[in-house]
Amino acid sequence: MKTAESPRARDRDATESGIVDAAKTLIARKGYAALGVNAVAREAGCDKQLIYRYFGGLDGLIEAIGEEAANWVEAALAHCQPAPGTDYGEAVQQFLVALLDALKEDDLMMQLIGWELTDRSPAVQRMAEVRSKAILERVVPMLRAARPPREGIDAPAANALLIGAVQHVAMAAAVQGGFAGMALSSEADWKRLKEALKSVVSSVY
Amino acid sequence: MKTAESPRARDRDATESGIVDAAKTLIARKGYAALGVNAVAREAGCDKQLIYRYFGGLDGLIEAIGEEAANWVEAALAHCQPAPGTDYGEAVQQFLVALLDALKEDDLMMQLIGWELTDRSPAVQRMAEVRSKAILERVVPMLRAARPPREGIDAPAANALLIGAVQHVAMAAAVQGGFAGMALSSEADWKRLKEALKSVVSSVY
DNA sequence: AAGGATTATCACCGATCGGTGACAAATTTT
DNA sequence: AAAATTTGTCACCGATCGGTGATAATCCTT
Repeated sequence: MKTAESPRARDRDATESGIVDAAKTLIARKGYAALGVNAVAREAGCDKQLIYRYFGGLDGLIEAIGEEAANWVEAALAHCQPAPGTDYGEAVQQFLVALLDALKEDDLMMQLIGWELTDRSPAVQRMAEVRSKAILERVVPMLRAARPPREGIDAPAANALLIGAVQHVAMAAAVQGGFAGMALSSEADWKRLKEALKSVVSSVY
Repeated sequence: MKTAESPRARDRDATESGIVDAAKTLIARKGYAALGVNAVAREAGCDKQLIYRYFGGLDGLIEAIGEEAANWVEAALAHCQPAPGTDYGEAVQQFLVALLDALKEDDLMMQLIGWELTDRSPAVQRMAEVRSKAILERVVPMLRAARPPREGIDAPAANALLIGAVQHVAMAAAVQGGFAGMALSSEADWKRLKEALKSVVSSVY
């Protein structure tokens, strides 16, 4: 016979990460608009009071998610370590392709990026800063170690454009199956896009 | 003495456009998450019942907004008509700069783009399609009239990337004041970005 | 074993949400 | 002028929202 509904494993760490996971699941599946104390508690299978107790409310929970998003960057770019002295354009290529590959499989990260782009609330913008800094701290040294780019090109500005291009296209593909008239569903489509991306990068640098 | 609170001007057209304007204002100011029948009616100063009566609910209202967004494209790109036979890269440059200029001043359009990138609901995705088609129908003929690009470059794919770059950077700048470590607030910043954009385009084509 | 702190749950609050039916006033049609 | 239609308002519904105090159960310290 069934033991009468045990209230819950009495494990704060597990509960906390359960709450964070629930929030991430909700965002990935339904977008940030679906994020609320009630919905998170329901998804996590615990009482919403715990969200206030352990995170101080939604803002604290968002902060926790932001930290995990910063860690994600490390994992996503782990296999992207061009040898020092690599051609600049080639280093940028590798980075952008790694970013694209990691992003396009990760609904959560794409939703977070979209969130950061449309919500001016302080908690979200702090998250954006943390994530952005994590990327830069990973990429800048890598590019500094590469051979410097040709003169006459504003590398920081061009890189901002290229990162934006990758993020935007990945997001549009996930939600609309394509972007600007270009289908992005089959593997062949993605291969084609990556070729174009590499081609763009190599002609820029 | 004051005439007792006249209920409202009895003008359906004016009321309808008042509702649409209220919705646009809300989205531009607070993002799509703030869009609801109650909030729109409050902002429009009318009863929410009229939203159901005239638009059939929020979805119909979203559709109406989408149509206006499609018209926006025309206005935004009106002054962008490169002469037939123009260099392909130059035509793309002009288009992208026009798009960037129009976007970065328009909170509503940026919010709509962000919305389309994060919300999979049918109403929003229909809006995305309408807007996307409006852009393509404006741009494709223009580029066809230009001198064809160099061989060996996948123009549709590259253009998708470039459009994504412009949209993404414009949105990030509006909400975060910069992107990928590059500040985007002063006019000088924008000029620098545009130069980089032109430089990228001209080296691609 | 006793006492205090921690963890989890429950019950409840006022506010707001999306949605609907009934009604008043004005306009158009007959 | 009477009837019918259109336009706008109001009152109300159940559901859900964010947020809080009180209480029960478990664990840790002593």
